[in-house]
Amino acid sequence: MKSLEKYDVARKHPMPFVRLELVLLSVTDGGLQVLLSHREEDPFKGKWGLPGGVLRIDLDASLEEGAQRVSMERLNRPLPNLNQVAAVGGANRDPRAPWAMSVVYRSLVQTDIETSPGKRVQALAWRNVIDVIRTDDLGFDHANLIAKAVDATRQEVRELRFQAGWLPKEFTLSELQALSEAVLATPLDKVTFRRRMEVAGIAAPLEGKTKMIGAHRPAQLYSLTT
Amino acid sequence: MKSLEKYDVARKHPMPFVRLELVLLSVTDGGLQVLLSHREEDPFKGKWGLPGGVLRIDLDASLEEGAQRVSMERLNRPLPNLNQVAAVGGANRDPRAPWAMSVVYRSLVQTDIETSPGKRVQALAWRNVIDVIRTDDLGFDHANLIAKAVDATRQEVRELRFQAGWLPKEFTLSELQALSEAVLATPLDKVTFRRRMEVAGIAAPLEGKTKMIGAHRPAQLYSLTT
DNA sequence: CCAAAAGTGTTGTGACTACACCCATGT
DNA sequence: ACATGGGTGTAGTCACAACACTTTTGG
Repeated sequence: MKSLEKYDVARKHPMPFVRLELVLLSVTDGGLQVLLSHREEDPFKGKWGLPGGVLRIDLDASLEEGAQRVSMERLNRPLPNLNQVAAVGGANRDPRAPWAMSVVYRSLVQTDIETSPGKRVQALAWRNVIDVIRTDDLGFDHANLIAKAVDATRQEVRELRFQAGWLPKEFTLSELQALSEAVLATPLDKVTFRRRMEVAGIAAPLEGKTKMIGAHRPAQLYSLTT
Repeated sequence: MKSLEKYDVARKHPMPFVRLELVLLSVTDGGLQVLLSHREEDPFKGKWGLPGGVLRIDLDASLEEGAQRVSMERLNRPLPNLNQVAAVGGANRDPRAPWAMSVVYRSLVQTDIETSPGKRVQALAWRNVIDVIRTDDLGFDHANLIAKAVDATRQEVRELRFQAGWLPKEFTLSELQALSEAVLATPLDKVTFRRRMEVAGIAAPLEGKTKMIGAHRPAQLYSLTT
């Protein structure tokens, strides 16, 4: 390779084993959930862990694209939003290599979009994040990574920085508030939430469009103004 | 190596060229400054860039320790505080390797601690961050990385999350406010700043200890309550 | 006494909370 | 009519900004 003829520094030192891990979060009736993958191989065989895969410099043009590829391979779906959580790395972090690092991404998705086990994945399951973090029975440092991803997501929700893909294109303010409450695991005041949304100007009502839910007054539909 | 006998996945794929970059920030009369290193070699020879170095899995037990080692090698000093900014990576990011990633750390330090050019560093210079970001004449994506580091630091200052090493062990509230104003590049109200400090309870007055500055009333000295 | 920085008190404003209340729909 | 969730109005609280003011030192 031409670049390697010119510079030899890249060959002088052994490089670490680099993986990409995904923290998929979703809101259900049971609150905020995280998607876990059952480990069929050592290390931590039999335990649950984050879906992830090896960075492939022959396939991935960037870390983000690598994360999308891993999502396609493991979960058979792309991710509508992707945010980096952190990079962690050290010796003896992963028995498969003397020195391993992981770049971790998070994505809050809608549960109704199906996620099916892909290559080398036997089973996937949504589990309540609070349970998962409290009873840390996961492999590696994954519980810690999930906690970081949840914190970052909560910070965004607190600041009303809602991302595309978190909800359907058209949604009601009540749905958005319910999502926020589930993510934050705390109730929010309706008046305050609506006024904050209004001044923030991040969602616009869709004139004439309403959503009927039950035997109730129909709700105004909104969409994100990007 | 035993782990490689057991698992071959770590050998199956080529791994990226991994570097560590440092964003050292400091406050002087001229405002918030960033430490830049003059590049004596290609790529970007003659330009300025962030000090950094190659991750050495034979020397570094973790990414953080690697960042400290790079700091010792390039700047002849350890860093009193260290926060990860992000990991960036992709093909064609660095001509020295077909696929390069960097893990970026930031540290806000006191300028009076000396920083001397180390191994393969000819010159170091503090430059005003606003200038550096506006007139992006740096190599790689370093201006963007600096902007991210500054944003994160500002967020911490806004939330009064002051770290050890940002100031001397004993400091006055005026000094802390001046630091905050320099980082945020905006004036702060004295009363508000002091009251927020009081309710936050992150600094305690050192009984009987004051600091004389000029022909003025002496100022109460504080220290961080960790 | 004066200049200058340290430190305090006071008042207005704006964002949030709590709670009461009206609106629109299916049964 | 009424139950239920959508949507609004209002008053109290709290954090902060603005600004005036007092305190303490060296000269």
